[in-house]
Amino acid sequence: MASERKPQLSASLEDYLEAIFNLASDAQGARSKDIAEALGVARSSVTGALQVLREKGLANYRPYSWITLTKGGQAAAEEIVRKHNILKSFFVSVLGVERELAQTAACKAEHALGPEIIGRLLSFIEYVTASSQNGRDVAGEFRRFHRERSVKISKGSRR
Amino acid sequence: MASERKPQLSASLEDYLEAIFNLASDAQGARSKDIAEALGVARSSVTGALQVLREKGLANYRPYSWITLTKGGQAAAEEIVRKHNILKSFFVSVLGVERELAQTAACKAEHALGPEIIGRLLSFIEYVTASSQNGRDVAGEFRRFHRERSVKISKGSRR
DNA sequence: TGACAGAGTTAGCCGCGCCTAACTATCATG
DNA sequence: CATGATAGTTAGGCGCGGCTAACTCTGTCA
Repeated sequence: MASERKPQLSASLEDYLEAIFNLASDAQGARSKDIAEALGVARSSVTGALQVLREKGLANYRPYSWITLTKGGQAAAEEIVRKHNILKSFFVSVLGVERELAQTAACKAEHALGPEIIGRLLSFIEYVTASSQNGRDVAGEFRRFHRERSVKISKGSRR
Repeated sequence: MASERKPQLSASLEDYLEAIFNLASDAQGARSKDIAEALGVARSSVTGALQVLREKGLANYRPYSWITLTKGGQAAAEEIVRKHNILKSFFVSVLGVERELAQTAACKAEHALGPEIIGRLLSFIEYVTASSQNGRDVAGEFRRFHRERSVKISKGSRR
């Protein structure tokens, strides 16, 4: 129903998009410096990325001014954020990983796994989450399983 | 307890290592050409990778001769293969992804997710697998869940 | 108003992982 | 033994995504 191109973003461009999305939401736009900080890259790298995002029609970017997303950019970012949040929540709530780490991994996971697997994984996570509320707490059972397992392993064998 | 360095391999070097491992197992060693074919890269790329693997002490490589893995390379490859197989089996048996695709994704997943998450994920997969044999078939239940869900979605909304 | 701090940009570089094109080594075969 | 096919290597290049260093722009404040 939507006729927009899916510009096929690289992993790092998605990161930029997501960062802009987050920063621009609580202000009139994002500043280059904050993007650099959020992603841990040099300011000059941000400039480069912004030029690409503009070419792809995703960001409203003019030198020395506030950065916002276009309609398309907004939509793309929302989709990305949605997926990242689901993955992150899986890592945190089911696997028991620390939030920070989970966020980083979620960003990278998508590109690595590809749309097909991500789709199914998201679905799986929904299932696991839903099941936790339907008397069959898969996540909780797993955490118990993992804890017991860890005790046995942790002593005597590094890694 | 083992004093070997963990040479911190890149994604693609792990792919090479795994390919050599597979090819060398059913012969006296691997040939450059077959590695190239297995990974879908140019022959010259293989040469480059082999030089790096030799520098890292993982492959026995001399120009124009059979390629084998060193002890360390063998160990590293086994570890990689082990993880890939577990991931792959999760993708295939639980998520219902096609084997081919699962293999590709498994290779990439590890680097993207990092050791911490991979460790926990492997553990989770074990749990799910085990649970399928203990009267609580998580994988099977999920596949049913997914199938029903897909029916509702597939018509009317692309992606 | 002018000068300075800090944000933003530009230019040029690097490493990785791949490629093609052209060269070299190896080996089977007539 | 010559020769040609095939395997392997080398040289050089490219895109991506970073970096640093040096420049420019902007806005504040004495």
